[in-house]
Amino acid sequence: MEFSDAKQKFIQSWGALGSQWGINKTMAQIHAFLMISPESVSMEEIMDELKISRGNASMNLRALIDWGIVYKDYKQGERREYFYAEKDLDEMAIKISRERTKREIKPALKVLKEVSSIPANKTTKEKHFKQQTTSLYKFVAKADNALEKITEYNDNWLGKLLKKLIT
Amino acid sequence: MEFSDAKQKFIQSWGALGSQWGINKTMAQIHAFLMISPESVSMEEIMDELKISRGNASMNLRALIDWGIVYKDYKQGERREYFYAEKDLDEMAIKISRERTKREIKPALKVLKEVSSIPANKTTKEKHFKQQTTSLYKFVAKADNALEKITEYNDNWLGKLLKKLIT
DNA sequence: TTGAATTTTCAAAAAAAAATGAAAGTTTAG
DNA sequence: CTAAACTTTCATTTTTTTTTGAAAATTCAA
Repeated sequence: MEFSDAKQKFIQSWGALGSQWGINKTMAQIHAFLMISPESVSMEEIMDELKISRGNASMNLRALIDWGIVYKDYKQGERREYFYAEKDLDEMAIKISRERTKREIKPALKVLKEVSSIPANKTTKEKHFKQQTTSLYKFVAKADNALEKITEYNDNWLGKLLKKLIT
Repeated sequence: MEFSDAKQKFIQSWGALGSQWGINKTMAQIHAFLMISPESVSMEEIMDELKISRGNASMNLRALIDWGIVYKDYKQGERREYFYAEKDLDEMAIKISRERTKREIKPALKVLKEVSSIPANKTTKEKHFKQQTTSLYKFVAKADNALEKITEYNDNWLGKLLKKLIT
C-alpha cells in the first residue's frame, strides 16, 4: 500500500470509529491527522488536508483541546497557531477515559441514585424498579471505581493491568 | 420523587446515554423500559409507553435481540410475542462488550495492521506514520486482550477485577 | 493606536440519522 | 386451505446533527 493511501485510510477509519463512539467524524479525523503529523500543523493545513471549512476546523480543534488530547503551539514571531496531538497513548487513553467518565458516567450515577431512592413499597412494578435501578447504580459505581483505579497508575497502566490479569 | 416520574427520568436518561455511546435513543429507551419491567412486555405496550411507531419498535427490538441483551418470550396459546431484557448486569455488560469489540475494535485492528505495514523508508512523514500506527496497533491489541481477559471470568467479573486491582 | 492576519461565532444550509405508517409478509388457529 | 392477528419492511417524512461561510472578534507587529 502507498503512503498516501494508507494515510487516507487511517484518517477515514479513525473518523468512522469516532462516530461509533459518539464523537463527531471531523473531530476524530483531525485527531487522526495530528497523530500522524510529525510537526505541529496550522488550521490552514488541516482545512486543506481534510477538505473542511474554517469554522468546522476551528470548532473541532477547540473540542479536541477541551478533551486535553490536542495542544496549541506558538511559533516564534508568527501570528498563526499550530496544533499537535498528545502522542503518548497511555496518556491519551487516560484523558479520554477521564473526560467520558465526567461527561457520561457521573451524570448517569446521579440519575440512578436519584431514581433508585423512591419508596420501595406498593406494587410489584415499583419494587422491581427500585431493585433494578439500585443494582444498576451499584454496578456502574463499581465500574467507575475500577476505571479510576486502572488509570491511576498513569504510566503504562495498560501493561500493568494485563500483568495483574494474568496472575 | 414519584414512581412515574422516576420511571420517566430513568428511561429518558438511559436514552440520552445511549446516544452518547453511538446507540440510538429509542433502542436504549426500549432497553431501559424492559430492564425495569418485571414481566415480559408486548410490542404494543412498548409502543404505547414510549410513544413510538410500530416500525420503530420492531426495528429496535430486533437490534436489541441481535446484541443479545433482549429475548423473545412466547406465551401459551398466544400469537403475540413478548420481550424481556437480560437482567444479569454482569452478563449484559459482557454481551455489550463482546458486540462492540466485534463491531469496532476488530475492524480497527485490521485497518491499523494494514496501514502500519507500508515500507518504512523515505520521508520523515512516512517514518512517523509507520511508527505511530504501529504503536497504535499494539496498544489497541493489548486493550482488546485485556478486555477479553476481564470478561472471561463471566461470573462476577467486575468484582474479581476490582479485587485484582486492589492488591 | 491601526490594520492586516488570524480565529471565533452562529444563523442558515446541507447531510445524516431516525421515525413513521401503510403495504407486504408471516404465522397459526380453526 | 383461509383469514385474522400480528410482525417486518422500506419509501417517505421528520428530526437531529454537522457543516458552511461570512461577519464579528481578537491579536499583535509596526
